[in-house]
Amino acid sequence: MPWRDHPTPYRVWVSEVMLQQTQVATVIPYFERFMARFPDLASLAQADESEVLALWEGLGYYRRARLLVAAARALTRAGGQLPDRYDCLRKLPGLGPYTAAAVASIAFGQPIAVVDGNVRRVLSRLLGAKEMSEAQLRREAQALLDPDSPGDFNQAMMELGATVCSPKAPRCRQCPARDYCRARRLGRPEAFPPPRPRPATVPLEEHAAALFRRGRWLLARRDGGERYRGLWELPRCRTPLAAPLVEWVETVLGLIATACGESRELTYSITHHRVRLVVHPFRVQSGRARRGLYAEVRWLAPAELEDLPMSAPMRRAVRLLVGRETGVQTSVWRRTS
DNA sequence: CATGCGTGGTA
DNA sequence: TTACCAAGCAT
Repeated sequence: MPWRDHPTPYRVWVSEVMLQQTQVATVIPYFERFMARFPDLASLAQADESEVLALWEGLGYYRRARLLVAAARALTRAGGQLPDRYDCLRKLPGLGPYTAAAVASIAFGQPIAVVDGNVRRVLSRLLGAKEMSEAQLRREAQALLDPDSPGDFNQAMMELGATVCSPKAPRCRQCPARDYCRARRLGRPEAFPPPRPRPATVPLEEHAAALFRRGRWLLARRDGGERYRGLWELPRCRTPLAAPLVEWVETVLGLIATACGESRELTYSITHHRVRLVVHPFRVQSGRARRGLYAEVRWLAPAELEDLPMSAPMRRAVRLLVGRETGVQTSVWRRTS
């Protein structure tokens, strides 16, 4: 892992934020690109949020990227360095109990145990305890911690969970703790800890307008709400419309347009939603685009679309749309019924 | 304290 | 194909 080779506080911090709910293999290429563009705290503090989001594109949980910039700016105002104490780190945006403990121990050698999903699972199995409170987990992890190498110990616990003490099929024969693991002695170590109930998947339907005029497409930057804030998309209306979509284009976006070609759809998942996204192509005759509920709208040539941060599904939609326009038909698109 | 936030890999 | 899962956090 590149952040282990040169574990400066800044690199440890960025890597730990990227690793929140994200696997190591996914993070590595993002981390390398991020460090090439923003090698230190000062460069990140001066960054455009949009450029940081563009580097984050595809990594998910985009709020992390916005909080990272916010924290960098706050730190720069306060002296330009990451604090070495857990309590001070914990106050920064985007640093919760896990990340503050990880940075304190890995970057600064502070004797603070981390508790993440891996540590929860490892401790639950070692102790043969199915229901452990956060406070219990915290105490047990802290009691086990090697105070001489807290960073290495914490990473070793997480790596044990990620590579050997895995959720479904733990490799107990390879485990260095196999002789004193209670869950193994009890049998069925994979039953520890009990799985949390998940919310049911909710189907959603969304409609987006692909508005084309003089070689450019209309893109909009999301403003309110939490999901995808700051990312660009084809203007989207949430609810199935009573009025034809062309009326929504006129009244909300201020554009006179005519439908051109068939609507196309793709599906994607986000948290516990299953979304069917229908894209309706339009040719715009006249009008000046209004931003509606968006922070900003822009007419963009195909080449310019690449630089804007978008969600993964919206990137798919745009790539296929532009590809279709240039004659590169893709089979992922399906005709709507 | 329950809920929502993204995505890609895997069984 | 679907469901589950992963180095959590903010609200």
